[in-house]
Amino acid sequence: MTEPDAPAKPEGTAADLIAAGLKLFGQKGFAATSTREIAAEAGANIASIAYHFGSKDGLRLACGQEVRRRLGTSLAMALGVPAAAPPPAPDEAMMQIEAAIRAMTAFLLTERAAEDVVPFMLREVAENGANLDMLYDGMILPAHGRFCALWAAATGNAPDSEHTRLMVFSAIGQILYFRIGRPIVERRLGWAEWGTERARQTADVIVSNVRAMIERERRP
Amino acid sequence: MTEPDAPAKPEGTAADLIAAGLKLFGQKGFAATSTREIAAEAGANIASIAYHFGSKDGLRLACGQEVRRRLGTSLAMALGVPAAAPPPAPDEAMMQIEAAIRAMTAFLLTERAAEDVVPFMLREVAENGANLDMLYDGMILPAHGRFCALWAAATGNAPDSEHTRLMVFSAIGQILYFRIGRPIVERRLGWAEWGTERARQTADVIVSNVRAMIERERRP
DNA sequence: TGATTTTTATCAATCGTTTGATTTAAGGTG
DNA sequence: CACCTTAAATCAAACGATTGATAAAAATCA
Repeated sequence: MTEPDAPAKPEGTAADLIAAGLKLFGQKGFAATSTREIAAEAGANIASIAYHFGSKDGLRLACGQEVRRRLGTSLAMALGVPAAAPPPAPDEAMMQIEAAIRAMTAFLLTERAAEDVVPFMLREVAENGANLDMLYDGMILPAHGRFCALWAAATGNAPDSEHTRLMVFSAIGQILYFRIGRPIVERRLGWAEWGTERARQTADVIVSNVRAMIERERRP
Repeated sequence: MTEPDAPAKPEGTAADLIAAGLKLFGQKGFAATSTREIAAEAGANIASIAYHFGSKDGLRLACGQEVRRRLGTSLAMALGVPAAAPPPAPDEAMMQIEAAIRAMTAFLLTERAAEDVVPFMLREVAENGANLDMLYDGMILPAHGRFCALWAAATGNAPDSEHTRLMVFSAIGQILYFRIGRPIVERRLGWAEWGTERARQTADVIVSNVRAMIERERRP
């Protein structure tokens, strides 16, 4: 059973076009990428874009669905799929948060599946268009809600308070910035590439910070 | 006396074109913005772009210089201009860090001067081109170095260590994410706009987090 | 066969840039 | 003062190239 907003996974030429669009839209931006480039990258004909997706914009939306497909499953893996029914004990929640941070950091900085998806996603956030609406409702909101529940279990705070939501954004922001600002971080640290070791080193810092944040929240 | 890489501040039509480029490049992206749009926004003729800047790309570089001009001064104000010669005492350093965080958060989230500059800057980071090279050397690196010095003074750690640099990125990342991911944060919190009160509330959270991070660093 | 997919060829629209003429202001010369 | 020269700046118009999209033909598959 699939969700209503999640069409079947494309195959063949359609899948090739989505992969090409994801890569090129992310690298150069939507407007800067021509349909001819996309077709060449996918090894397909220019007109196949219109045939399979209606238009260049249709391909963009299909790429958004693909992002939801790839990132959504990774996020669900990192955060524990459907929000485990009984709220865990504080220490157990802290362990789950730590594991989630490590998984997300490793995924964003080293995983090959994130390579094309993340830049595409960043551009969609900046553009704030239809794709972001879909990705927020279908991916970001559930993940953030799940993280807030873990945070509340770890700190004893209310899971729906403004404060908790801001704290979770602060925690996640640390992870995301290392990916968003990667060109800057690489310059400052002299890191030409990341590899698992440096990703772990980065995650260590973030986990330590989040521990300090949570421990401070515990004693009012 | 001006720096070698800092040409005189443009005036008249050139300044209008830069302002229009900053606004439209940031809003829609470089490739998606036509020279005709820019000229219309600036109230100038299309050919004036080639006349004043050589090409559309030349205008892009000039916009980068303008970003350095505007953000550079704000950053210098927030971080204390040339790195005060004697390293401050730990508590004094913590105060300066807190003040810098509050100033940067307020600037990024509420200041009118940041409205056009920040989106432009984000796109340049994603593009990782010539403008980012210039902005890193002329703005980001000095600011990050100054922040590392304050961090070292507050924690007792070495200012040039990898660990300190990572920690400073984590601290700054919290601030920047609230601006980068603003469309997402606004959805999650139901905030349609920011205003000084909500910017202060956000800064409170970040300051509290950074305090916890620094205090944990102090006792090994 | 009929349905689906791919290809070829072409369309009008828009792109960044260039052109040559025009305007504006300042300085020089008698 | 009037007149001319020079340079900077702006303008409308047009350039060739490229854009996304389309329609019809060809090919593929069930």
